[in-house]
Amino acid sequence: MWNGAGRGRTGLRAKRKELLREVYDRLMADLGPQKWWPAETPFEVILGAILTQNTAWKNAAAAIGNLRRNGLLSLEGILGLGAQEMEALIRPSGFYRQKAKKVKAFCDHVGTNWNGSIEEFLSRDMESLRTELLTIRGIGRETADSIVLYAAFQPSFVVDTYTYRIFSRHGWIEESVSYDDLREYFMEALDPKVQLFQEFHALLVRIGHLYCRKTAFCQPCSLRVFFDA
DNA sequence: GGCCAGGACACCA
DNA sequence: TGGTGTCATGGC
Repeated sequence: MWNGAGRGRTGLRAKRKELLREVYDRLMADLGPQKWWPAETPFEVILGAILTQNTAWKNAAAAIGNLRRNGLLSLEGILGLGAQEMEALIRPSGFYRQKAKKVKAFCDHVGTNWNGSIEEFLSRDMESLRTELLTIRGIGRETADSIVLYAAFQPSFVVDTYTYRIFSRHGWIEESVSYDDLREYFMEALDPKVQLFQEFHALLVRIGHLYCRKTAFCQPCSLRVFFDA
């Protein structure tokens, strides 16, 4: 699956652990703590996770700002909105018609199955929460893991485009690796600590923003640049 | 004007 | 199971 698969499993895990520790330490030394996620409540984290899908955070933040200014940053507020009103408010986030349906689907789910309680919905074991999130239309693996990690504070590693891009460009994983395999790659090697998972993911996104664009000087990405320095 | 951004899903072979 | 098209605004 990933490179180095010929080694013994124990040795491979130790090697991976060593690599991830080195990457994390260097990123942290270079960039410092990122202190994600920029949201005030778990519900806001969830909205952000949906609205930022394939979208720059700034645009998602603009949509959340619209909801906040109208006093609609709550399950009840969202459920009381018509489809067109919702679309107009979240328009800056892009894909606004689809995202309006996704946000509504999530709120409907919690309203129907959890009596509208976000707190109760989030308060249980990690796998149960993750599995249920994945049954909701519009919530895929990355969004589910973001919600588990940043809203429920459970250690589910979030794999995103930058994680994949950086690790495949360094030859640490195969390009064909799946989301779940890459998630397992991290979760087998790292201590299951929420803060560690949050910071690692945030640092990878940060370094991605800074140096790992698809164009220009991104190959090799800056991670390799400062590794070689 | 073109490329890209903190994806998910339907559809097809 | 894997590849491809679609959704769409805003910044650079």
